[in-house]
Amino acid sequence: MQNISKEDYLGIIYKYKDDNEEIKPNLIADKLQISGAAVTDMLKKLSRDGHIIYEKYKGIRLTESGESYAKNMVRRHRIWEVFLNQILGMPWEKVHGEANRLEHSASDELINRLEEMLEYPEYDPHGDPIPSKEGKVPKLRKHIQLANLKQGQVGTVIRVNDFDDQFLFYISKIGIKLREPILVKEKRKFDKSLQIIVKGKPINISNKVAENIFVEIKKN
Amino acid sequence: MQNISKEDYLGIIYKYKDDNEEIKPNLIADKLQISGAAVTDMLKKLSRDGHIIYEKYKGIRLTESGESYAKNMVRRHRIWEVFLNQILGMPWEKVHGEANRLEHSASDELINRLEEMLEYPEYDPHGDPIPSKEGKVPKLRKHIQLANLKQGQVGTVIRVNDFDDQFLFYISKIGIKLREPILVKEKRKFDKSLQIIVKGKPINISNKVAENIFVEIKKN
DNA sequence: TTATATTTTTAAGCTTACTTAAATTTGATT
DNA sequence: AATCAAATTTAAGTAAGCTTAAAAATATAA
Repeated sequence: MQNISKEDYLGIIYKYKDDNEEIKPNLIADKLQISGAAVTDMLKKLSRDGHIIYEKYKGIRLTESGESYAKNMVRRHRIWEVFLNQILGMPWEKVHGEANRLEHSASDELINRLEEMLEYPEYDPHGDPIPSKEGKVPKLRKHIQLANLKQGQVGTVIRVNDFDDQFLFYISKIGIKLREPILVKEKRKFDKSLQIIVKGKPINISNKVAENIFVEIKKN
Repeated sequence: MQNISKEDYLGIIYKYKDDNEEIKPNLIADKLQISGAAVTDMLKKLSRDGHIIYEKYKGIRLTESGESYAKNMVRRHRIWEVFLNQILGMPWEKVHGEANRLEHSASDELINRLEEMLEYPEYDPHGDPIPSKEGKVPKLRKHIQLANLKQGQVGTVIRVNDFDDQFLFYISKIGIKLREPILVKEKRKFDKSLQIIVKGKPINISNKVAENIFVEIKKN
């Protein structure tokens, strides 16, 4: 019950490397709601322990050891999410926070049993891929931000960012979920907001919202 | 993710008060595998925070706040145990350690959902009662240590102490489980060991083993 | 009852993971 | 290229939860 913080750091580094955002200390500080100084501190320790390659003022890279550690954390997190959502019926916006705590406190054996019970899911409830025991990561189908669809195009939701509970609650309230088709009716240049059609109903969403929803394109 | 240690202390104090063993600092030190000094330290903090009444060299008593906190921890622990055992098929001897970690990291809401899924179990896999949300503790039927049965008497297992994984593994291997009838065939004065019949098979067990198995008496 | 053993507490110190404030480096803008 | 803002690091300090060693209180046993 010791490495909670380290596991959090590694998980974030891995996750945001995936998204091709650059991993800067500030990002970590922001996600974990701690000071930048604390991050510098921990980066030194992670480097000392061989989990990352780190040079002052330069970027952060996972070593092989760090990557497999981190990947396992992400795996744990996402398997818990599937369990909470599918078996216990916990809503989208609550799943992430709960899994954040659980991910540190199950044995690998328990995680494997859960995975088996869930019949080896490949994606979590937000559409993020679940690394296998062996570290294989299922591929995501080609997808783009909803914000990048052109007027008149239809996309099917493949993934949403779980960056904020209110965001998830909101989009779920307006009927957006995985596999849901969305038509972009109108795009407004002045504030980048868009009007979309979900389940036949027109809805206005901000650019920020549209940037965090990822869709597969259906040619029309 | 903060009060892990405090929660452990309170849980132990509550649990061993239940068994009517006296709660002494040493007991806690022993259960948590830490030094006596660490216990003194924490007892002061728990007292400062209003969870226990504590005077140096005197006993330890839970306050109302401490008791409800502790009871909730025991509740969490035991609900996880039922889940692990019944839903995931995890064996007796592994359940306790796993639950020890999980108990700290689920929201009350998740615990309640689990409880619902399990159809409000009253006892955990070792036969210990599970406090309800409201703090009610199911009564145990009258029971005595297997060691106290007289020669020729039959008892039905109602509870076993989960004090040691090897112990649990051992008794489970020789066929002892909840609701299993056991006949005491022979009691030996010189070392207090006994011969019992489980599922028709004669087995020799030590007094220590027999003290940690609790049975309901069947008159014969 | 007094000596001895055991338990508990105190004292001093350590590590982890944080904080704030100040110093330094980097990057962005003109 | 110089300036300024933002990001990062250093420095100093804190709280939690441990440790070991020594002191004090309590329990046991002759």
